[in-house]
Amino acid sequence: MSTVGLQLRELREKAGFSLRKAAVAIDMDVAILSKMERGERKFSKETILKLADLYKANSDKLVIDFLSEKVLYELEDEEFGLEALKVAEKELKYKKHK
Amino acid sequence: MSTVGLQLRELREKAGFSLRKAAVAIDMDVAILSKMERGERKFSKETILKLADLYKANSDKLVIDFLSEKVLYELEDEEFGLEALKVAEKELKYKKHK
DNA sequence: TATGTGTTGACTAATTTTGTCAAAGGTAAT
DNA sequence: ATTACCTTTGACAAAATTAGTCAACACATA
Repeated sequence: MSTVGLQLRELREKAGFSLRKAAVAIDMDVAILSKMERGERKFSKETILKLADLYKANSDKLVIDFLSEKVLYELEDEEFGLEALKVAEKELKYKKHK
Repeated sequence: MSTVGLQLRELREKAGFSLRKAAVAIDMDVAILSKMERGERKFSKETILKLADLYKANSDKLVIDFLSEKVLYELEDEEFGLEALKVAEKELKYKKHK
């Protein structure tokens, strides 16, 4: 299951939006939002930002978890996943302070 | 530029294969291999394994770099890329010793 | 019944990825 | 200057993935 989906579902409920209302508010199909919240379809970053905004929630953690899920998806069942992450991290750090 | 591409090009030359010969040997179009080595097209893991085998080279580092590149590609220009990697790493470690 | 909730599946459209091919331009042999 | 290689390029089509649309379903409540 998607933690981003679960988080956004919780946020939605706390903010008092029905699935339909939320979907309409960000101009998207209800079916898709339903599927996204349950991890049956992938979120786009744009959707996440729109929803966070709608629910008046901070989006940082959502985006981080979103990206993390994307990365883990690429690495699923890879023997060297962890090693790859470490190389990527090193690379990214290097790029950053440059 | 792709380090996997560069690595595989070096390996190929050291192994004495022309681009054509290598491509034929693994049953792929020369044009594509040329582009892959120069990072213009993405490798598939299968291609990497086939080539490493052909060149009698160890594939571990190649695969790790390949995955790392894929991950970095997903994260390019992301403000929270590093944070996402850390979350992913933690998650992966957890999954592993389970 | 009527209204609101979320879910499902079938279908199409759009986008991205992958594969095929022909031609170009380079180098070297001689 | 022709032959025989080599690598690169770009145009195009095919295939696969992802995204969007829509109608209907099941459930609950008023």
